[in-house]
Amino acid sequence: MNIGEAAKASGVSAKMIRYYESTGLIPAAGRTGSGYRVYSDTEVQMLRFIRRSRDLGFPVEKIEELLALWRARSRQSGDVKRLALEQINGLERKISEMQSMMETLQHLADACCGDHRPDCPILADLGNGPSPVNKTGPAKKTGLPSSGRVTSASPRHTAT
Amino acid sequence: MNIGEAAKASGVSAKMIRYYESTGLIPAAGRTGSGYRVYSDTEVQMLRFIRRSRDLGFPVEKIEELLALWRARSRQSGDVKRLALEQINGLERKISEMQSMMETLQHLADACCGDHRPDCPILADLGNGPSPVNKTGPAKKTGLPSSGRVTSASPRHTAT
DNA sequence: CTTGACCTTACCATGATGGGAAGGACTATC
DNA sequence: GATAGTCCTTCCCATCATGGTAAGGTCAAG
Repeated sequence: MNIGEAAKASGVSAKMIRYYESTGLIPAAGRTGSGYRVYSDTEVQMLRFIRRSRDLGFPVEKIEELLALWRARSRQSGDVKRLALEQINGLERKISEMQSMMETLQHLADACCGDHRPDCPILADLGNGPSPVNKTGPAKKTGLPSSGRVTSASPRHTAT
Repeated sequence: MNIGEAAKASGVSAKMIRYYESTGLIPAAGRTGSGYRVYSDTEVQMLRFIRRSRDLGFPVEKIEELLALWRARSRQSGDVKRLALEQINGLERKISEMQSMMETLQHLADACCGDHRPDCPILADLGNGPSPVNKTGPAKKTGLPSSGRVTSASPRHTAT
């Protein structure tokens, strides 16, 4: 099977298959005499594993761990479950952050008459809203893509 | 006010202020004789507007529109409300996608005994899960950051 | 043998952000 | 006034997962 067929069969684009190989997420595929990559059913299954994991929102970093467990004969299901629960937690956090954004926006939108007049509580809030607090300095992490993906599989900036 | 003070006052990092200037989101700041950028209260308010908008998950692209409306004396609050509602819709979509990921993971985790044994329904699902369908080819948009951001304000890869 | 579909590598772009280097400017202390 | 330390400037690099494109080689069908 060449890379195009493996891509179709796994749902991972040829581009990404090469990328995963280059980053070491998957081992280098075999080659034909002329340099074409060759894939076995086992490798396609691994690619499908990766795609499915990405669909569930796992960062590639975690997929590396999942793959290791998948391959390990001596694995303990508890390790896998832990990764899954971590991922669930991460998703929960992101969801609640987005929900609070949504609520704020909903309040603002409710307060806005939304007609031809220029007075707008939404703009007023954006201009005067909560003070900066920290952010600039010690501000740590956590921020959302704004528009970004989120859908399911491969895509990039959904809303963007 | 120089850039550092403006950063503290607005909650937008000096780095990002320069970046916003370079992309044209905000007009070029005035300069002192020696080249330091100078900011007025009005400009700081604009920066705060931007930060607040980012906190609510607006992509910079949309913030450009919001800023234009903010400045326009002839604006109609309906236009602003429309942007807010669009943003709410986008957030809703992302949230429901993440929720379905979460549900799937929860089902899998529930089915996994999570002990020392190697048998794991999570790995089994990842390896055999739903077929690729399309994805590789015509697959269009919408995909989530995996781990990435999503939190609240500026940050990047939260989970990463 | 030509055509077209596919493969190869290599490089560039994305979006919003941080990091760092190299050098100039300002401020406070000695 | 010199020196130290903090701030500013610009420029370049990295991120993360993905797509695009370009230039060239390969293969299979006609």
